[in-house]
Amino acid sequence: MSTDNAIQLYSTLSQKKEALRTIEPGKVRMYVCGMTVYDYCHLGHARVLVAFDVITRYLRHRGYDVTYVRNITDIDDKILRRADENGEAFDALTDRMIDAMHEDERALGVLAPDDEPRATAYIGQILEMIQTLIDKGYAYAADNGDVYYAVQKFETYGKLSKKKLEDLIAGARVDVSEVKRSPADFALWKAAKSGEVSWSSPWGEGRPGWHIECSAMSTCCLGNTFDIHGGGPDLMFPHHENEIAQSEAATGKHFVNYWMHAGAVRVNKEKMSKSLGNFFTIREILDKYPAEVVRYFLVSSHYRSQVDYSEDNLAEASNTLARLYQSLRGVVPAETVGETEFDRRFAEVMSDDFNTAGANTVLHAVASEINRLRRDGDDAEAASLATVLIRLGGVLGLLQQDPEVYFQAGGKDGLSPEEIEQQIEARAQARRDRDFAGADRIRDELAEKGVILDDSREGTTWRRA
RNA sequence: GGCGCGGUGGCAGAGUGGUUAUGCAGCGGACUGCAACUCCGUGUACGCCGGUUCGAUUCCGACCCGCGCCUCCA
Repeated sequence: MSTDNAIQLYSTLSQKKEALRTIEPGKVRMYVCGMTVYDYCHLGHARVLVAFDVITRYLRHRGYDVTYVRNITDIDDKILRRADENGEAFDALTDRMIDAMHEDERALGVLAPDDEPRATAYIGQILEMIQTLIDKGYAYAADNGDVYYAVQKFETYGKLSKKKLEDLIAGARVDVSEVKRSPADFALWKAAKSGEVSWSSPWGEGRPGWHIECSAMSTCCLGNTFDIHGGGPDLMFPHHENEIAQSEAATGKHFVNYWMHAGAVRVNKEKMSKSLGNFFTIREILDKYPAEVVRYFLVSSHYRSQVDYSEDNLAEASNTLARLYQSLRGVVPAETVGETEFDRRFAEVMSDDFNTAGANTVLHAVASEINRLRRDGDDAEAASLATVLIRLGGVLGLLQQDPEVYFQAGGKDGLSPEEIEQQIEARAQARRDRDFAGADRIRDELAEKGVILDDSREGTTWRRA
């Protein structure tokens, strides 16, 4: 691995780490496939959201001017079906889900993308791209009003997912449709059934296929060629493969320099999927764990690795994050602190394909050092390192809360901070009176309600378990 | 069947051709009235079999096992 400052990132296309060379010096143009807004976001979405949020934060930390575009798919079969089931207009459903998505993002500390294009706002550009593809001979209109992409016309089809076209065509699972010329062809435009939401086009009333919107929006927002394109692991094929075919055929230009894919989320060692019924929405999880714990859980392993969601793993994340916040408790961070050895170590591991697990180790090293300094009474140096810890944590989207606020959040115990303070004072009096049985009784009672007391020379602080 | 990824100590999870992270849990000690927090100490783990090498968990090959995609899915 290079020891210079270049950021190395793994590209799915080349299947290896490559040094990041941006098209424009100092600028990164990145597009990430976002949500289809027919339901609440689940943990898998959170994984992608957090992964690319950290990537964006680190690139900016390193001085890059990042333009981060993440689309919203707000028209599609699933949306229409769900809206129909709910008896609501499709856009009422999507508006609701977009609001919910934004709430979830904010809770998880995910920064808003710079642009969040919606498919329905790009119908004109989508139609233009489809027309171009037809004009260039890459697409054809079927008799029923659908328009398809003729996959065999695109010579390098399969280069991203390493699939051979013959295998795909031979595969029995590919939808065989009479209107398609080849089983592997995919829809660019879908003719509307009667009563469905539709837009007019040269091929009749209809709506865009799933893949074309991302080609249209990404090239419109970022140009024919841009730096990074990301998404969830299951988007590699067919979605991203199709995007490449569409975009490169339409523009005649190389589409994307680096393809990045996050790892999958499993639940109790099983694939999380709708059919297994074991998927968790972000809001369900946030009901059980603080958002920062969920984020910490996600960030403590590498973005490309598979993670397993379980009670035990989240509980461990909670304990581990608490250790970091403990080191910050009662420390007033220094105003300004220059680059330290910890910053350098952090940059070194993060530059290696955004190794957040390695970065996490650096965070713990800083916390340990802070604890030692505090033990030795070197408060000034501890204050400096607290600033470093908060700074580095910030690059991962962590440790930005006041420690006391972090520890005292929750409050399902029915106790107000004032009541707890009163109890603490009562216990302090009992201790002064050498009434340790009485003092312990108060502490035990609070503990039963999930309030834990920590004594120190400066006094007693409390936190919620 | 095709393509891809991975098997690291009780668990989570990085990494490296030789000095064997980090965290959680456990154990011992310090601190404490007792705890909690914190600190110190403590665990020679790298699926299996060959090969290359002075030396492999790390490179190469075979094997076993797990996972993902190939179908809407982040």
